[in-house]
Amino acid sequence: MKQDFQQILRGLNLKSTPKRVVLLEVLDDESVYLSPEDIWNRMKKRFRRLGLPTVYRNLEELYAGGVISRVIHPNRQLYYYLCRNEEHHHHFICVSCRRVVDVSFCAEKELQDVVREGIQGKVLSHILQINGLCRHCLQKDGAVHAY
Amino acid sequence: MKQDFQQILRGLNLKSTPKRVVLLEVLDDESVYLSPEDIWNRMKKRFRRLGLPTVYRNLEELYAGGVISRVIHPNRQLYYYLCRNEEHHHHFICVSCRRVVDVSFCAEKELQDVVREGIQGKVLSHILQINGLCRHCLQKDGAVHAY
DNA sequence: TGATAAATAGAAACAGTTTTCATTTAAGGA
DNA sequence: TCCTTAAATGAAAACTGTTTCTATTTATCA
Repeated sequence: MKQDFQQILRGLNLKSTPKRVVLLEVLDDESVYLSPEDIWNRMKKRFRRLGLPTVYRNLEELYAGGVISRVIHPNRQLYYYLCRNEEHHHHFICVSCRRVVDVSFCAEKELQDVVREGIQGKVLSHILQINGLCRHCLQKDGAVHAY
Repeated sequence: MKQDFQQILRGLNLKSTPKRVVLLEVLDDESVYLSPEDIWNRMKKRFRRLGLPTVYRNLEELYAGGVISRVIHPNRQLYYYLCRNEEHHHHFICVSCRRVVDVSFCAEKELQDVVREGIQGKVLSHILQINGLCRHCLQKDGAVHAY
């Protein structure tokens, strides 16, 4: 586990520091999306001193390295971070409880076709994110948290 | 045309001010996405005094009213705004020249199915955005602008 | 034309993020 | 194990984009 994280960090040519390992642990523990500050707060329980810039720096590096993934807030220009990112997939995010569920559906091929044929352009990346209410929040209807 | 914009504004219970009309004109003139500041700069050519907050307020109102649409920058947490938003569709954006092309393809039905069956949740909205290179930028390869 | 509510400018506040730089720490070699 | 070096970090400050506040201006409608 911890071993695992060390290997991941080595793989990115990043030193295996306690803070990086804990950052990965924090993300791995959660099934909801977390803001940089959320992550900072959780990590601070484990370190006497921890700067927010450290969190930002590491999120950036780990995201760039493809180890973690992120979603964009449904109606604010903010990123939220998620646990590990295995292979290409998209996310259903519950706008009420922040839960994230991986979605295997991906229209990549169709998008490629549409762009190649209709626009004669080339796809570099795509964002597909589904915002909605998860099963649990649907049941306690009305009790939907603001987001 | 200008008449048209007035009607749109009335339809949203917004007063038809010169600045709102010019904002819509500016967006309508462009086939590229514009940041709030881009829009401000273009609008300033027409007004001696124009505050950036006015641009933000109006973008927000018009977006909320469904009159304009926006995209998220492919790798920064920033919104960019686009000309009018007719009916539901998605955008191909060229990361080099910022050109935007409407894409009619939409996997809405599939998404609904996946979420209903796989997650037992409900879709409220979805983001589908294709980032890539348009035909023109593909041709002048190598000359791709930073973004 | 006048009254009223909405819209605006300008300044300031704000939130989230990034930079800077001095200090600390991990990793690899003696 | 100790030393060296480059990388990582903390703290403060800077920065960027956005929003709030308040007094003034303006569109709308009677």
